[in-house]
This record gives sequence, C-alpha cells and structure tokens, in this order.
Amino acid sequence: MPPEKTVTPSPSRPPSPSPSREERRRQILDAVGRIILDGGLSGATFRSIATEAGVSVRLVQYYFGTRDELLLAVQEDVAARSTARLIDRLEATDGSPREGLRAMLISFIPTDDDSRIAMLMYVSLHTSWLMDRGSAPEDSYAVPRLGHATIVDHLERAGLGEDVDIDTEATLLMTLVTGLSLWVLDGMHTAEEVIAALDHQLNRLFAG
Amino acid sequence: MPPEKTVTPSPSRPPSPSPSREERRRQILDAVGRIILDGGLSGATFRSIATEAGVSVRLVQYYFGTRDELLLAVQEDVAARSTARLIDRLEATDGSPREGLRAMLISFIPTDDDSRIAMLMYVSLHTSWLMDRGSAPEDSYAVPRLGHATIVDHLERAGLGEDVDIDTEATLLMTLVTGLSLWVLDGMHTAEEVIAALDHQLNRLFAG
DNA sequence: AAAGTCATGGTACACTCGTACCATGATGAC
DNA sequence: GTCATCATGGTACGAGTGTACCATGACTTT
Repeated sequence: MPPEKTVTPSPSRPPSPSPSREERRRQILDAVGRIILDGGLSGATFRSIATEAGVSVRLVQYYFGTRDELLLAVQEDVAARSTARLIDRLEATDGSPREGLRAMLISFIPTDDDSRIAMLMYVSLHTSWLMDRGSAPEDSYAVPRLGHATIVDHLERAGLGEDVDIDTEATLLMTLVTGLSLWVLDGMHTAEEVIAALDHQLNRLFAG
Repeated sequence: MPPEKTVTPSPSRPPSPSPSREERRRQILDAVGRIILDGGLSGATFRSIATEAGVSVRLVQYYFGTRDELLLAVQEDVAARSTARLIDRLEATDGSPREGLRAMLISFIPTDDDSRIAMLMYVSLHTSWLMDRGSAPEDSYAVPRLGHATIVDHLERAGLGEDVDIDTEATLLMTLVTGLSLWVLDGMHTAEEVIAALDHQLNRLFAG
C-alpha cells in the first residue's frame, strides 16, 4: 500500500526541491485526464500514464497501487473537483435562488475544456464501473445526489406556489441536465442550445 | 470479409437442418448481449462470446470478422431493435397524440429485462466509441434523432398553443428521457418513479 | 559512520487478447 | 466421380497489459 496517511514523525521536506507527494499525485492524475480525453479509458494503461506524466511505471504504482485503486483515486478526484466547481458557481452568484440554481445547473454542462474533461472522465469511469461490476463507487453517486439536494434547497427558498411538487421538479431538473450534458458531449447539441432549453424549463417553472 | 450480400446463385438450403446464416448471427448476437449484461463490454472477448454461444472462436470471426466489425454489427442490431420497439409502442396505442407520445417516450426507459439489456448495450457501445474514437457510428445517433423527430411530429398533431416552442420542447423531452433512463440504469430511481416524473412534465406541457 | 527509510528507475513474468493460419467434413456443380 | 465452396473446429503467434521484484541514490535518524 502507498504512503497512507503517514503520521510522519518527520515534519521535514515541506518545501522540498523535488515535487511533494501531493504534487506528484496531481501530476499523475492530470496525465490520466489528458489520456482519457483522447484515448478513452481503455487507452489509460500504466505505461501510457507513466509516459504522459514523464515518470516511470513504478512510480505510478508507488503512488496509486493497483489499477483499480488508481481509477478509484481518479474518480474521487474528479468528483471532488466537480463538487468544488458546483460550490464555486453557487457562491459566485447573488443571493437570488433562481440565479444560484441556474448557475449550479449549468456547472454540470460541459462548457469549457475543464468541465468537458471532467464530464468525459466522469462518464467514462461511471459507465465502466456500472457495466463491469454492476455498480459504481460511492463517490460516483455523491455528485448527482448533492445536485439533487441543492436543487431542492433552492426551490424551497424560491417560494414557489404551494402546489409545486419540489422533489419531482428537482428530479426533472437533475435528470434533464444529465441528458443535456450527454448530448453536448455527443456533439448533437451545442452548450448554448442546451442552456437555452434549460432556461426554457426554468422560465416555465418560475412562471407557473 | 464475411459472406457479404452474396447474390447467391444457389437458392439452396433455405430450410436446412443446421442453422441458417441469419440464425447463427442471431445466436451469436444474443450471446454478446448476455455477456455485456454481466461483464460489461470489456468482458466481451472473442473467446467468451464463442463459449457463451456454444460455437468456436473461428465461427465468430467467420460471421463477423474483426472485433470492431462485430461490435458495429451489435450496435446496428440493438439500434434496429430499439427502433422496432419504438414503432411497436407507437402503433399499439390509440390515435391520441399524447398517448402515442407517452408510449414512445417510455419505450426508452428500461422497464423490463429486454429494454434494460438494450439500454445497457446501447450505453456501453456508444460511450465506448465516443471515448475511444471521439464519435460513434451513424446508427448510434439515428435512434435519438428519430426520437426527436417523432416527438416533434406528435406535438404538432397535438394542437398545442401557438406560443409553444415545439422544437425546444422536443429537445427537453428527449434529453429528459435520456437522463431518466440513465438514472434507472444506475439504480438511483425506479422505473415507476421516473415515469411519474415524465408524466408530470407531460401534464404541464399539455395543460399549459 | 552506520543503518534505515523514501522516492525512484528498470525489467521480467504470467496472462489475455485479437487475429491469422491450417485442417476437414458436408454439400452442391459439372 | 471429381472438385470447388461453405461452415466449422483447433491452434499458434505476436502484441500489450497489470503486477511483482530487484536495484540505487538521497536524506534522516541514531
């Protein structure tokens, strides 16, 4: 097993000249991202990852262990980043529930390179797990669940009519952005088009 | 290359004792389905397929050629079956545009074993192609496109208000069922739940 | 100064996979 | 009756993969 939490009795080497453990992990994880981006998950082998990251195969093993553990770490990383982006967008908007909701929903749609890579990795890993093993790791479900909860929260604070079924509306919105995102990845729609569609749905909801 | 269209000057052996070409292909394609169902696409190797179908590896090659060609044939098959199911559901309902629309949309959602297998194969193959090569084969896009067109057709015949943006509504519905289906596959929602959500959206659309 | 740990490289092993090649009955054509 | 063609089996080969193993400098600790 790799370094683990190492209660490291040596507080040494914080600003070391050679990369720290965290930097090395980052370096390798980023390499995995680039590889998945244009070779798919099946192209992400120990050798290709090592080459892309400019390190030896041994080092990838050293930091991440077996292949499954590596992919799990990648999944955790992309989930953490997605969550961070979601919260970021949320806080960057004014207090209006509707605007916050909109910003949050759009954070799921692949608009720039960063979110496109994240989405690609997410889909690759998630479907791979789902298909090969029947279920995905917990982290994989955490993001959409958080999304759903956040939508519910915003809808409640929006003070919609009492006849609005908030949970169902949240499910509709969450699955909607899922589908929209996939269609953007597919290239069947542009990000602008699907955002327009999303706004259409939001308009109806907030006008109803 | 396998048999091809063979303008077969011999009209012989239509009711032969040993399986016909079409039966053999069917037999192998079904085996692929069962394998993908519980082993994922990566579990579908020539050897596993041959064993599952009860034939030799050579025979799988003989009928489908290379692995890519095999997977392409599988994709075509599942697309054809999905289309057939769509049309089936469509014709099995009375003339009401709304009911036809509803039946058609539900045909995308994995409700029984058959549609679940189809959906799994569809997602496996489509994402695999999308990731590994950047785009999927044409057949892969045909189904959602047909879905979209059919939705538009039904909405037009439904005589909704003139302020209804039919194309956008069709996009919303199509991407919605995409997302809903995936969530059912994930196990995060049951088919009943997502159908209820879908009905909610339909109600709003037809009441608006 | 010795010893131990950390971070790293190189490499060999066993395995699986896709594919190509060779063989052989059966069936129909001439 | 000979011969080509079809449908099928068996198998060998080369490439790639994940992983385990051994080696070695650089630091820390004692």
